[in-house]
Amino acid sequence: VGSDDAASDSDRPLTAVELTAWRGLMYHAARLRRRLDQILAARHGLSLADYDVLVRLADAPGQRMRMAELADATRQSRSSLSSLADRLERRELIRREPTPEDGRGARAILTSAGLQTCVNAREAHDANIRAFFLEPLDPDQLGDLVDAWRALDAPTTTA
Amino acid sequence: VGSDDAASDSDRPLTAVELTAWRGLMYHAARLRRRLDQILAARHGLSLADYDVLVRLADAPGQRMRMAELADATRQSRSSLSSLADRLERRELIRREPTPEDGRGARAILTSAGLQTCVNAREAHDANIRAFFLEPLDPDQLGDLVDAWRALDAPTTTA
DNA sequence: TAAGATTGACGGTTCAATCTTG
DNA sequence: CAAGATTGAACCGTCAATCTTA
Repeated sequence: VGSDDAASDSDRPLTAVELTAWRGLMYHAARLRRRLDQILAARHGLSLADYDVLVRLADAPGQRMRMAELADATRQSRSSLSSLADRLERRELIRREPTPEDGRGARAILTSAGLQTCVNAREAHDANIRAFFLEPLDPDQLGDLVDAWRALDAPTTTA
Repeated sequence: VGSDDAASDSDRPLTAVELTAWRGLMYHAARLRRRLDQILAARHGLSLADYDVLVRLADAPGQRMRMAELADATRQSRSSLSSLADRLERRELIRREPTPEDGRGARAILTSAGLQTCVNAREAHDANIRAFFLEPLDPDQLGDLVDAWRALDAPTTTA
């Protein structure tokens, strides 16, 4: 059928380099996530998901965002963000208000306690990202990673 | 104490490149994991964790491994592997036997149905890794990633 | 007493309803 | 009826006991 070459190329098992590249991505991402998550939990009582929400709110104008926006920004499902927001609201790190312009909508707003927690956690968190991820890599490697992410972002250029 | 430079260096916020490199790692790893997991579940009824266990067993001599070994190889906790093995055993993809040499130990053994499932899934899975991860990257980028993983593997060379 | 393995309770994510408003 | 948001059930991973054997 003429796809023989492509088929035989795709059917052969992964090479050692391919496997190493793939498994390394899965492994190191999971490992770093777990390490940072544990430290954040121990020192600030925040999960990485909690932290992401607080940071996004801290960086948003007025320190407030629509729930749907916030879900997209933190790459979570709506329902997941709902329960996460429940927990954060119970701890008074955020609060919720109905949006003025759309009766359906809700906005999450960072409280001053939430901002304080976020600022404190951010310093420590950034330092950990440095120590465990940025520092072991030289600037060229960092650039290489950025290039790789960009290539993966491109919508499957099957050219 | 001479650590002033290092301290001021560590305290400044992350640069755009640093943030992009870090968030890209977290994002793309999670995204790829989820995509492959969903396809594997839809087409073969396997989670990524299920699949990892089956592959490790398939590649092991005699298609059998000690539970602790298997947990280390798949980078899971012992207890997590226990319940995962329960599910796989219920589906008759693996079975368990006491080890001959150590009365405490248990070995997981791939059944023929498990091997068949694994072989089928592996073809599709490898093709998906190719399509979503390997193909968008050129060989140089793949090598760059391997280098980066190696640098991260090194035990915090704070030299 | 320590090590291999399992169990049960708990936290968090996902999926399919559900409720409300545009 | 479609969209924003929430709720409840099922599922999976983690942590602290527990049981058995070296």
